[in-house]
Amino acid sequence: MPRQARAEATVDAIFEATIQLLTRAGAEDLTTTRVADRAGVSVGTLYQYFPNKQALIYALNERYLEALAKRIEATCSAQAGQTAPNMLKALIDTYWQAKTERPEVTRALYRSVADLDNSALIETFARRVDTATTAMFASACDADFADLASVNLTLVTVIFGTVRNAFERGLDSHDAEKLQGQLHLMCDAYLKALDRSSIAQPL
Amino acid sequence: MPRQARAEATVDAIFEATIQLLTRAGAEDLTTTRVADRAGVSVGTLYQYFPNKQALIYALNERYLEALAKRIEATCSAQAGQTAPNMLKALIDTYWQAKTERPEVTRALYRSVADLDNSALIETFARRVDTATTAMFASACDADFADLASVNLTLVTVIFGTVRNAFERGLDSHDAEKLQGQLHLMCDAYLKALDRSSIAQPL
DNA sequence: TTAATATATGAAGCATTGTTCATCTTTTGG
DNA sequence: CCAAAAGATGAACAATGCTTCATATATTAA
Repeated sequence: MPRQARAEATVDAIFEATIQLLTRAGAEDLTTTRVADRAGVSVGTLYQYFPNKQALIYALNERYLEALAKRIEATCSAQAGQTAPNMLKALIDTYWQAKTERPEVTRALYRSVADLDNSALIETFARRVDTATTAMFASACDADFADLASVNLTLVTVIFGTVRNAFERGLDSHDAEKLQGQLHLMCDAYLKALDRSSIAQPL
Repeated sequence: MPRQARAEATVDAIFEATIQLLTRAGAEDLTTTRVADRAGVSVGTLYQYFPNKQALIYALNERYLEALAKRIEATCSAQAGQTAPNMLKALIDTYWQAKTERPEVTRALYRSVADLDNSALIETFARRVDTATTAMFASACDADFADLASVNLTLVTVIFGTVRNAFERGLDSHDAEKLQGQLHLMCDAYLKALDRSSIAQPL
């Protein structure tokens, strides 16, 4: 762990270099030496902060998921007490934005996890998100969900999954916007359907 | 390309061995020598049919997506003329089943694509699926979609994305079933919402 | 039967890359 | 100002793994 200021700068440079190389991707793949070069440090320095290459990639993804979780939590607490449709809109927009504002980075990270056991990361992230979104939905001023856990799981999985799939298909911005609008519509329709069924009672 | 019967058997064995190793995953990663060993042939033989390691993985995914596309196309043509809700149910069930009947294989393939430019594969697959599902939805006996392309894109992306995300989160079978049911509900609600809006006119 | 073709072999070459360590420089605290 | 700790260096090592090729075996067709 870094103690001095320059050490922290070094670690940041290494992370940045890793993302850059991961983004430039193409033929040349990620190499500890290449990462160090691009970061302007020597390989030895890299190994002063990361025991091995895997640890570097792991830490990178940990960082990213930490930031993403924070954003989602912020959105959720900001929406406390709002109407359910507003919450949905906020959640969809936040996630969509986070994944598409820097597409190459998102893509690079998706690929980097491949040779990594990231189940622990995913689980931690999922738990944080579930906690935040569940609390948000529970506070909705216009709905009272009989099976909150089920509704939450459904919405989160559908929204996150849809965004990822849209991403993977490489939709152009026109189709992407259209899809985003339809996703809003769909989630709202789902809520209304719940209202009308015996599963949920409106207040 | 294989000309004699034994050659075909060899290629099959190589594919099978690749999947086995990819599944066993864990620490030891995919090696041309290991693949050949497990397939009961020599490395040289492997290189008689695949110019390099990438080509092997590419071909494996091509095979898988080909089979998956066929299944979806079969479902779509079987549902021609049916009601839209029935179509949705069939499409969801088919995809869900295809992805979960052999989870390790699905997981292995998801990971194997990482070091591969599979955009061409994905695009081909997407086009085939879109053609099939669009034709199916167009034939629905109980709906006439004003913007068929949009509805189709939405449904396919949401369904496929949700399944993948559910997979990645490693839901237990209980949650998975629950989610599948809610996905049905959600897609149906979406269709009904379209009916009521000016976007689509019921027959 | 035999020549031509197809298929299979696997040791060896070659390149790449993850990792170490002895050494050097910089910073810190007293 | 100086010793001790922190940080940085990069050539060298070791291992691994992709790929080739000269050779051998099996199949086919005439």
